[in-house]
Amino acid sequence: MGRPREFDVDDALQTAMELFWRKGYEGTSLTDLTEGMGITRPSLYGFFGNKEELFLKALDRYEQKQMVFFREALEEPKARTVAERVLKGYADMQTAECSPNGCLGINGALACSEAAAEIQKCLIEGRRRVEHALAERFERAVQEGDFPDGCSPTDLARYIMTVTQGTAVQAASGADRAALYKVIDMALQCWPK
Amino acid sequence: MGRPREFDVDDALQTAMELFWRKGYEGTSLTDLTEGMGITRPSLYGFFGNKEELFLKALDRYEQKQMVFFREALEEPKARTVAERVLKGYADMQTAECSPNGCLGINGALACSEAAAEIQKCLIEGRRRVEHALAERFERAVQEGDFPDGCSPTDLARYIMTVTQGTAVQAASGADRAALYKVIDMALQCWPK
DNA sequence: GGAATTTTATACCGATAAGTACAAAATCGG
DNA sequence: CCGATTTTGTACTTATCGGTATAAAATTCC
Repeated sequence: MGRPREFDVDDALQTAMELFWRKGYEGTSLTDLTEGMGITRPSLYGFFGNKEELFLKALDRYEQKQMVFFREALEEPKARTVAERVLKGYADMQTAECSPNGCLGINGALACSEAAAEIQKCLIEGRRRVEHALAERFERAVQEGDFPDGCSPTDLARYIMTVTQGTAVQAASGADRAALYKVIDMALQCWPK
Repeated sequence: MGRPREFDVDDALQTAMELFWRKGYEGTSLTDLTEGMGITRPSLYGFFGNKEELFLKALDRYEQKQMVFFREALEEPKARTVAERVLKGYADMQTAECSPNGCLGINGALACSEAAAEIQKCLIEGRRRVEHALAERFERAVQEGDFPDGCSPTDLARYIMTVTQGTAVQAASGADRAALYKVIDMALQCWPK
């Protein structure tokens, strides 16, 4: 019933996600969004709420669609392979040709005005959650005797996440996948034998 | 001659630097700047040019004052100590209590609108210059027989910079110095013996 | 005590930001 | 064909953005 929608909600959200990913939350204007998504302002507000809600929906999509590799990586049987797949999976995503460089979870709002403080908080919380999930996976590895002696799972998880965040900055600066892979190979050499 | 200035140019620039550092280029408004610096808008334009020029002056100050540790680190006799001092020096700066968390060179404009593209370019170039300086120092180490065999100086420099950029994201997210030091200790374990 | 000079304060500019009111357009069930 | 419903297009609102015109205030030289 009613006039039929003239755009695809999923496509529009995908475009919004890519815009926020490339330009950050504050760097993306409603005009950028409506022009990119091919919809009018009232449609945007009607279907996605305000700018902040749209960003959170875009972030949710990012976690659902782009972060699949992370959940898959956690299922690897060996902790060392988990780490490698997490690092390379992030590098792949950060340098994929079909999407913006870097990481939405960092590009979105690393430093910002008070107006975006809530978004910034959500992104920090998101990164914390990812790090925590990796730490829990490593704790499981400890139980399974699949973890280097004298090494803290939480510390190693933070180290891995720090490297991925570093590669996110590198990717946002134009580094290509091969360069990130070399970094990752070096990062993994510190894995205690 | 003329009416005497009622503010200290150096103090004002310091404040501007800290504001940009904490809120990024686009997240810092002229009102933030004038209120923080304690000067009026015409004074800001008269002494520092427009917002973009002010940012570049603040960035210059950052490189002169905050990055002293980097130039000192390069003078260490052993490459491995250079790397350690670079990593720890960055971590110290990113978590100093008297200044914003993270790094101006990254917080300033990692992702932004087209309006800030020039600033973004300058920051990317700055990071590239730092990485290049470190790579050159490592190349010198190769000449001096002070570098692990089969290890590329440029690759290792990029690895070290990637870790510092990762710690910058961690610091901007609230990580404390002790946490970053643990990360750095792990990062340095990959240094080939 | 002026004249010249520099900094200050006030008040403004056009452009753009996010967000909305409202009616025309396009569908549905009857 | 007609009312009910939903989406669209246009035009608007208020607030803030970066930037500036202008004149008063405070100094030095003469």
